[in-house]
Amino acid sequence: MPLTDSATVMIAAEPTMPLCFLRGQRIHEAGAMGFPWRVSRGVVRFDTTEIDGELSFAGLAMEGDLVGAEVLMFGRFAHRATALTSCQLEPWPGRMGQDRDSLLQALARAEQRAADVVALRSGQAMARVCRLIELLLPRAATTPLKAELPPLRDMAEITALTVETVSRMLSGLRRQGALEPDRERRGNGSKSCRVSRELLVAA
Amino acid sequence: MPLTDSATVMIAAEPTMPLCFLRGQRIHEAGAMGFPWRVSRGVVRFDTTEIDGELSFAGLAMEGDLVGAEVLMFGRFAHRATALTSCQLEPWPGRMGQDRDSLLQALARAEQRAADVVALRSGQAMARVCRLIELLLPRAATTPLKAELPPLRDMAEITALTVETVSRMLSGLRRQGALEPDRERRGNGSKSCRVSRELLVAA
DNA sequence: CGAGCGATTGAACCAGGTCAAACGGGGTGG
DNA sequence: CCACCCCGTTTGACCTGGTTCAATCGCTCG
Repeated sequence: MPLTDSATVMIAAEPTMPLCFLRGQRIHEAGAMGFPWRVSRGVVRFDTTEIDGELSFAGLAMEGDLVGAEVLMFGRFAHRATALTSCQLEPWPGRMGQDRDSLLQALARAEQRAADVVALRSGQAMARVCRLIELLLPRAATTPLKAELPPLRDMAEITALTVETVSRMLSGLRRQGALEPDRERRGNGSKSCRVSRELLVAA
Repeated sequence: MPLTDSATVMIAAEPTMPLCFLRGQRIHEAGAMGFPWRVSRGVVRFDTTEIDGELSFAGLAMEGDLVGAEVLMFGRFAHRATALTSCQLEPWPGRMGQDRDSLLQALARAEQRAADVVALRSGQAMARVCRLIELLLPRAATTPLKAELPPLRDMAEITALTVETVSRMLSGLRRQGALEPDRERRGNGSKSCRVSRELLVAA
């Protein structure tokens, strides 16, 4: 699973190997051509182009979700896709064709994810941030439990809060011990920090 | 296209005729069994059951979108569905089977709708309410342009505002002439009111 | 008629937004 | 190596848009 930069994705031939992206890397632009993927690890952020040409947050894809299935229909990606956390994508459909059940499952997953995202924009700021962190927790349970947090800017746009508010909520969580207080690497490096799920849901 | 009450939907045999629902009528409960539909007119609201058992707004389905495709996969509806405006549903798939393209198209529509809903929860209160009203405008252009507004409670839950705020925004729009000032029937009657799209986007 | 419910409006409050300043680490150029 | 800048983050102080609470209205239905 080689690391790539976004340019590598603009390949003409159908990919056969999984691709890895680092936190913040572009996966594809809206309107670009390419092939569909399935998220095998991490979280992908979608942005849509508004009528005024601005890009705005449109959704998330998590482990098992499809990315860009619409290219099979329309030949172009509908949204910009970015790696919210470092993530791994595998070509879809792999060796199996797109059978009815895979597509139905993808549809059900998409609706579930949409409901998750809507929930991230309901309720008080602290609750939203906590729910987002929970979503970002790795699917495979690990000890100690660690989460790779996206830049505050992303967390703010996803929760419809401001970076300042998100920062204050994270400070609060650290004060309560729900989050590891240590600052982490900046840049593209992994920014995992230990999380206490109990204290998170309590907050 | 006969009017029905929600009980009628709990039929065991696959439906062959379109069904109509009035504003506010239940279409199906989360976890119920039934068959998938396609919205041919109006707007449907989905609610999901949270971990604590509470129901909360999860999404919308508009003209052309599928409702409850997941029953083909899991045998049960994932969400509660309610008629946000009076609407017409037709059995899906109709005489055509669920071919690859229909499913892909449904997937693309679902993602588009999810992005719409997310956008309804961004920005200032007035902008959210205006965007929601635009979404509720009938797809087929009519003169004069009329929209059937859901109860304020629904509009509030969809936009993540309070009923009081929504009411104030609607009052503002009426004052500006973007909305017909006349009060409309309550209850299940149609509650259409004239809308000026220009004044709406200006507000 | 009275109960009940959705809608409306006013007044007070506050959670979160806004603005501003400062920090800290990484990268770059001298 | 250091100086400098850039950018993401943090924190404080203030302000406001939206929430909250409460009262009222209008319509429907029993």
